[in-house]
Amino acid sequence: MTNTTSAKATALLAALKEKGHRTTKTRSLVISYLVQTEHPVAAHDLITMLKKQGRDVNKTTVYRELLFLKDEGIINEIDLLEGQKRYELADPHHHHHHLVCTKCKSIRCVEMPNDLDALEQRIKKQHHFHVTGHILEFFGLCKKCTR
Amino acid sequence: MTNTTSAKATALLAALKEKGHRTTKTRSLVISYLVQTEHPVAAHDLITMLKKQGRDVNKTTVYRELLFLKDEGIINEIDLLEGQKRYELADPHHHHHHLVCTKCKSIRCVEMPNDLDALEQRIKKQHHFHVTGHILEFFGLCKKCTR
DNA sequence: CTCCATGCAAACACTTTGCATCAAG
DNA sequence: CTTGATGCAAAGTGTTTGCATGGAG
Repeated sequence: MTNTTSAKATALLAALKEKGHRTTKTRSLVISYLVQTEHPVAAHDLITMLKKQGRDVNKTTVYRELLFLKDEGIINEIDLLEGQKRYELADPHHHHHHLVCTKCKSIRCVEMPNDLDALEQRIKKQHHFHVTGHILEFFGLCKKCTR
Repeated sequence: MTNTTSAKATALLAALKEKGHRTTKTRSLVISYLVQTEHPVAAHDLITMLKKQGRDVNKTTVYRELLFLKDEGIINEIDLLEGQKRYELADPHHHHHHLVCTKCKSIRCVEMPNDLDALEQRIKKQHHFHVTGHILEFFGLCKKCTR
């Protein structure tokens, strides 16, 4: 959890600025964090992270920032049946799903490009339903919890 | 939405009774409804249904009944990113997923047996993660909303 | 100086809990 | 009667809103 702003984070901030949005301390930290975190985070995680970085932000700000980033298409909202939402960087080039361990609650990402293309084609033909997206999450036991 | 209790509902109630659980009016109605409803229902839907049937139950009762049926393995809980949970009969012989229309919010079930078996095998080999279940929901536009 | 961004308190929606009462078996 | 089922009120949890203030550009 370093303070350094990656090239990717910088680019995202620049793009937002271009659109007239401001580069706040909180916004930079949130984006930097999301860029370098490999698993989806909850609002609560961000509040904790910001506190650690010395920013005592209000939860409202965090929720609003997440809403903002979602509307900007920068992050995706996902739900892993935990009673809270999680967010992760929207990265179309790294389409992935999650392995959720039902014992230790760990979340791990797995990339599987084009995994459901065939299925979606079938759905379109059979049900005349135009699929624009899907959620696919696996539940089970992780490596550690299996032994 | 008839009042008749199907054979399946009767069997489920009998099995519960066998285990020492009681056959209440509310329980029969909830089970009957879940058996004959083809799409997942929210707690709110059940309360409405019960009111229509002349049972002015408290929401607490409904939530407790759903928890009970879930613990008994009779129903499954699912989440379609709506901010509320939905429940449907747990039927291993009719493994299915949902097509959620992002425009009219309709939910439709599609059966696709063994759809992800290959994928789950791959996950086990590559990540040593033992998959016990998954959720797969498709979002997009239904037949009506496409035109 | 102009707006976007923020803090605070309060409201919200959905769900859960404690405790006294009711009713199925 | 016994104990599971229920009602009611209140609390809990995650999230959102209204409004006044603060700060980036």
